[in-house]
Amino acid sequence: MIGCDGCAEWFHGGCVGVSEKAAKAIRVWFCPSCRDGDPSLEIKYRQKKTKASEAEEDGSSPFQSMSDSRRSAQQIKRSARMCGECEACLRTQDCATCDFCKDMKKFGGPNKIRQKCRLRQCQFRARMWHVPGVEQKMLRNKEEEMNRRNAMRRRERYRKHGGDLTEEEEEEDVFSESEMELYQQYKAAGFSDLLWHSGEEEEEEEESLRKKAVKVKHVKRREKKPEKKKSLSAPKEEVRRHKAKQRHRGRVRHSERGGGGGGGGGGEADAKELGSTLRQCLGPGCVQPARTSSKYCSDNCGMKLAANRIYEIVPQRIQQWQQSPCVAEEMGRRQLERIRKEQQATRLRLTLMEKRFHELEGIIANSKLNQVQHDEEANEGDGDDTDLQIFCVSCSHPVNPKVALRHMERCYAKYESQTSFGSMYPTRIEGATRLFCDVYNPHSKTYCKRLQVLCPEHSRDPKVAVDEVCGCPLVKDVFEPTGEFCRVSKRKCNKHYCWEKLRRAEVDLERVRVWYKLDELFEQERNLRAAMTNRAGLLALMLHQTIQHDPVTTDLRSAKDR
DNA sequence: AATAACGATACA
DNA sequence: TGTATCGTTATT
Repeated sequence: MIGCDGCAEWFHGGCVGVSEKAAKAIRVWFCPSCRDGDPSLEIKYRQKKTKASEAEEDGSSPFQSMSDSRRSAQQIKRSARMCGECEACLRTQDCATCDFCKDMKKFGGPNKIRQKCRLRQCQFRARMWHVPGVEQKMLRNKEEEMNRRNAMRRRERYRKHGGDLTEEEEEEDVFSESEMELYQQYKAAGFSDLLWHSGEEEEEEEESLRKKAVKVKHVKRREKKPEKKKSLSAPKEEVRRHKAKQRHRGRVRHSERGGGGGGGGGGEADAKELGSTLRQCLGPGCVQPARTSSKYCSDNCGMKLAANRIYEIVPQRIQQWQQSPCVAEEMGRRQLERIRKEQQATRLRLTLMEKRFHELEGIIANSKLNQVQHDEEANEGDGDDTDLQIFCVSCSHPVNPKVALRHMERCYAKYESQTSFGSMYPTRIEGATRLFCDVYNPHSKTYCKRLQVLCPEHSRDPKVAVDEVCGCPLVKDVFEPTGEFCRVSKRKCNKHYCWEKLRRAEVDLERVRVWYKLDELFEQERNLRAAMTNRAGLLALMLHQTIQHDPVTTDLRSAKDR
């Protein structure tokens, strides 16, 4: 598609006989209908690059960005983000110190942000990368001003030379494109003829331009809207309203006078008017003058008025509030009930788990009483699978299946103990025995949050005595205990390696879960209670009100829903 | 709303 | 194919 520089409409290249390649060489293009309307319109082409300008581009320093070299001496590229005229656009070197520069590969950065140097971000058109603290909108006005002045200068020359531009001017044509753009904006605003063809009455023209500046902004902001305003009265209306607004502002914010420019006269008179009037304190019955930048003569008066307000408003609001049943309150109550029930169930589960904990300790203690049975050990010993191998899940070493459990347990402990897993706070659960490791690490100022029974970082598995028995309760069909215990020597039993630890961990983990659940329920209850107590509080009543539009049907739910 | 991240694109 | 930088989206 190619855009007409006259009417700003877009045309399909194929339909107007402009190929993509041909379009590249075109700088200014007018559609057939525009050309029919005004035969003086001419399609202008980009000039070809000369050898001389190419030579000029060489010898760039590492600080010089690509676009600098791209930018030939006489022409700086204008784009959506570059006005091509401001200090930033003219700048050729990256500062190497701003965050964007530091991000660049050439300065050893990770190239994540990918934006050009802060100092080279266009003052007018860059997105939000401009130097902090400078208002973009004001800059936009400034740009418009700049464009306007440039356009004027150009028109002046245009008139002197008469007719078309001279060859020389075409060469150093820095402004032509900006002018073109401006022209389009004016055209879009419905002012095209005035601007380019008038030759007399400079002042009147300036005046009309000033008005247009406002309109241009207006159009710019809505450029996405397809339809264009055609009437001429509309922009004038806009200008008038704009001015009225400013006058109004000037009256209200008298303390901020002298801020933004472009306001026009009238401000001084306003100030005098204000200076002569002292305002009366708004305190109830008070006849003192108000303090400057306050509505009251004293804090006391302000408080009095506030109190009066409360007395005035709140009783009425309470009445309003009581007119309809509070659905939220009802739901809250039901929620609370549910939470209570869940809490009860969780507590029950907790006592159950504590019981399990003690049971397990009992079983473990009991199992220790057994004696090592030597003949069984012999049975364990055979099974000629020496060449079978499985791979450790942690270190991937091949190990014999008989010792695999033992190896993996140790291997895992080795790696696990190299990392820490902690929080800033020690565990404070009342009435719970042996849950978290909670060893303090002064280096990281954290408390270890692994289960104590399986924290390889802070506790070693106890050394096993020579005559100690394995003692793992034997089971039938996985779950059914047989009442028997494994009576192999603990050091030699590969089947039940660390069985106490794993069983304890199982129980402890479940206990932790129950505690978490309990904690969560407490939190829910707390939030719910807070919400319920805050409901219809003084502040809420002052701030909000419920209007009963239909006092007859207060509750739209059926009895069943409730 | 500001900022960070990142795919997309123009251009050499 | 690599660089510069844009526009959009995600994150803070």
